[in-house]
Amino acid sequence: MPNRAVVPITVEGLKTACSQCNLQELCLPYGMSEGDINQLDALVGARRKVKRHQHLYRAGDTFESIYAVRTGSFKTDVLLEDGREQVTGFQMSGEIIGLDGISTDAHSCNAVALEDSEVCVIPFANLEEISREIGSLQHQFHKVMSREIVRDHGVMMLLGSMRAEERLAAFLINMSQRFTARGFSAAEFHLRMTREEIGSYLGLKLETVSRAFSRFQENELITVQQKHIRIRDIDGLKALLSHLPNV
Amino acid sequence: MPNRAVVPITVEGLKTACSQCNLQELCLPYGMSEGDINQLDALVGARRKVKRHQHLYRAGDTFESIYAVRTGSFKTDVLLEDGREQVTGFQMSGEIIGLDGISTDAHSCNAVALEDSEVCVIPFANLEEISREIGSLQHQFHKVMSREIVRDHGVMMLLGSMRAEERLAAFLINMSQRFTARGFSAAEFHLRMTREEIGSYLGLKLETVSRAFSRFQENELITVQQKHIRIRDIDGLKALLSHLPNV
DNA sequence: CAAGCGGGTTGACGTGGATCAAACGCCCCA
DNA sequence: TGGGGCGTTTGATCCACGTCAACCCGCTTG
Repeated sequence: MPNRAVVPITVEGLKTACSQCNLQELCLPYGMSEGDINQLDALVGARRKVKRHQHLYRAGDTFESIYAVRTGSFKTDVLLEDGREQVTGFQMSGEIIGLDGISTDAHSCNAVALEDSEVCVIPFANLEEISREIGSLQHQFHKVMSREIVRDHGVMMLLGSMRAEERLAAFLINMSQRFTARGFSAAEFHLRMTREEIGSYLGLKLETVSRAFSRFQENELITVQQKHIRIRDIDGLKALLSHLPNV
Repeated sequence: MPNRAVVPITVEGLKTACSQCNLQELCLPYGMSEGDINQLDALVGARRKVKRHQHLYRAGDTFESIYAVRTGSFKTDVLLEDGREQVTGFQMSGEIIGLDGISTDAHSCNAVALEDSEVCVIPFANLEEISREIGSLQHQFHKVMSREIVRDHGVMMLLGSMRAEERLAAFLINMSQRFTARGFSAAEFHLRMTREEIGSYLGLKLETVSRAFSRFQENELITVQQKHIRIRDIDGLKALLSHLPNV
């Protein structure tokens, strides 16, 4: 019987410690007291490395843990029977993946590494138990879930009501903000995903994404060289979102 | 100073009891033991009636409670500065509204009654406190949040990757299932929302929704009379979703 | 170093759904 | 009971984005 464990995903027995982690401010411990954070060190079971293009989990896998991205980045997607893919999100360091699995004890989407990455494995039963003791952890976890819901509503707005260039502008602004929150440049960054993945996320074809990038470059809003993006006029991008189409 | 309390939203001091409620199986108490459910009777503060077209809450309102729909139904939506609306969901009896507010302590969307309705008000601090004591409640609440995330992913799939008739078919199938779960007919029901609201939810214009309804009727999949829908061929509708466009 | 290939760009053309417009029917209210 | 208005249907036309196709670029691999 073919064994999925053959693929080189390594589960490292490393003891991990939220209290030592520089991603505290972005992750589950956010807003907790120093004392409470120390109690979290029992929470994270292990780290796990996931190589580029490998699955962290697949739709249908039984759900046991959620994951905090330590390094690298991921996409999550859902597939239709006929092969159509919808990318539901891109996740960067400090962000939580796997919340989709709680509802049915099985994951409902796929999580794939966009680059060589590492996650903290958080056994969910463990999290529920500890959060029954630490109210601030409980509350922060609820905020993380709620934030995911609000984010999804934003994507629904984007997919349901915006035109192509508005969608791409919203995407770039969002990426810029998230890089900023991680101490990287707000104006210059490297996209880890392909045009096709961006397109899937934004409900567009890759050609449309490419054309919109080119248009933005013509209008001196950004500079594009393959996956490298430099934002030259963030206000110009924001203006694409906030005013009436023909004003 | 104009006072919003003037509008006839009534907060009734009625003592409510999850243990007596016939929506248990759809709502937060789902899966809990009888003993645990009795403990919930302290959870729900009061009921609140909301008349058709009135807001249960608005984007920006401070968050204090989530709500369980007792009777009637709601829509939630987000608005763009220029007035564009995206309906993010329709909620029926037993379903929970307001989870968007947890993340920032303020609501990020609007909740509007589609008909005269009534909700159970669940003070959120209260819920967190009790769920620290009752593990099964904690877990069920997490499932409710996760289910919302999974549902949102489904809508993203729909908005990002499906064509108009597929979207409407998915919508009708979903409505049918939810009516069934509530003991109503799977084949015949009354839509409480307008074509425009359906369109906003599905990322389509109302004319497109109307035309798709007419097409379904021509093809003998359904019968439409205004808001009254009768499903004549559920498998035909499902087939619209699951096969390749040109097979 | 050449060949192959995945990813990206660009152009020409087609089309699904948007837009604009008219008319209808149900329902509420005077 | 009759008028008005909102919601809906339907038709004609338009256009943003999809589709198809060619080509380019940078990397990998033999």
